[in-house]
Amino acid sequence: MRIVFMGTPDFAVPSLRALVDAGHEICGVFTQPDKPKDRGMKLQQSPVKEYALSIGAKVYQPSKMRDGEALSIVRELEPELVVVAAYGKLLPPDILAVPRLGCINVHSSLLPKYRGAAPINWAILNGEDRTGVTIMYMAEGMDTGDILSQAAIPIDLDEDALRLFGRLAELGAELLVETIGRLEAGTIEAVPQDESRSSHAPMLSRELSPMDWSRTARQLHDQVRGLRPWPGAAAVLNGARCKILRTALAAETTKEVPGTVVQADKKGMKVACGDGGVLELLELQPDGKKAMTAAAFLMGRPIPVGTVLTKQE
RNA sequence: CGCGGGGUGGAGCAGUCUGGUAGCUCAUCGGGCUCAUAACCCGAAGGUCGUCGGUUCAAAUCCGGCCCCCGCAA
Repeated sequence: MRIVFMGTPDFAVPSLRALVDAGHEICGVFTQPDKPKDRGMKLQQSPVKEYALSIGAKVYQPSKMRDGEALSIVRELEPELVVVAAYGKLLPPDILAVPRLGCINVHSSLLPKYRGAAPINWAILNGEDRTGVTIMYMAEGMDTGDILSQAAIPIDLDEDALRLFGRLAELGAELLVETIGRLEAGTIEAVPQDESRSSHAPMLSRELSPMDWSRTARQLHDQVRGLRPWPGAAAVLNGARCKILRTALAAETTKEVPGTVVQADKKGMKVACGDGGVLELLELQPDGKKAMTAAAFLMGRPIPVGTVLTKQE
């Protein structure tokens, strides 16, 4: 099938690759323009662009979808189907109307829950024990289109958003190819979303990073794994701002005030939380340093047991 | 030229401003204590202080070039 693919980050690459492997003709790939990134503000191309170039696909990077230019490109490419996966832009109705089979989207949640930019992270942040991917038609609203297919997977208690990203990207790619097959055969029915059960997963920001020790151990654990790899959960330890990379829920409970360091030795570091639960810090990264175990951190910057951590400014 | 932190035995750090014995915690190895131990005590090994050059009687430390790592910002 002649397909135009639109996507940007790592999450979208497996979907594009799956389409190629399934023998579809990728007549064009849309991705976000190269952006200055990282130290030195060097221009960086998206993972989708990188892959698209490696397979010799035509790449388009319009900065706007509504000025008519994108529309004329899509028309010229004459796709039978447009597939979107984490593209990062909303498509105007005139583009949605071009392909014969419509425009479908790979979304990393079980819609109608977690519409929006960061569904995977928010599923973990909210302590969900399962999530999944949805393939749906695109409508004008944000992730509001009729659902074609879904697949669910459990969220492991110790898995972070980075790993879940990878799993859902593969699951989405698989489901995408299968769904297109049924779409082509006409053996699929689109089901409208139940608006009453919808929820939103807004973009993440660094304001979500500071760890408030009055929250429960579970909430903090979810914060740590849900915010990976960016923006990450953060705490101030011994004067050093640290990203907290990995934690575990300790079996014990405590009566110490939230934020109290109840253990800090070569075996590790544990902190009292709001519900009397204890959160074990496993891996962290001080500003300007590489990631290290909590025990290693304590070698160089010891923290006395009984110290009370406060929420970072 | 976006802003900033950093490269010191295997790990994490101090020492650099105010040049002059290589320091701390841990790990490792040997010995001891103990019913026993990841605990405790005693001892040992292990480092061209990222790299190249400069200044100096003397450089981890001061000056310049280069390489590498990381945080912020986007």
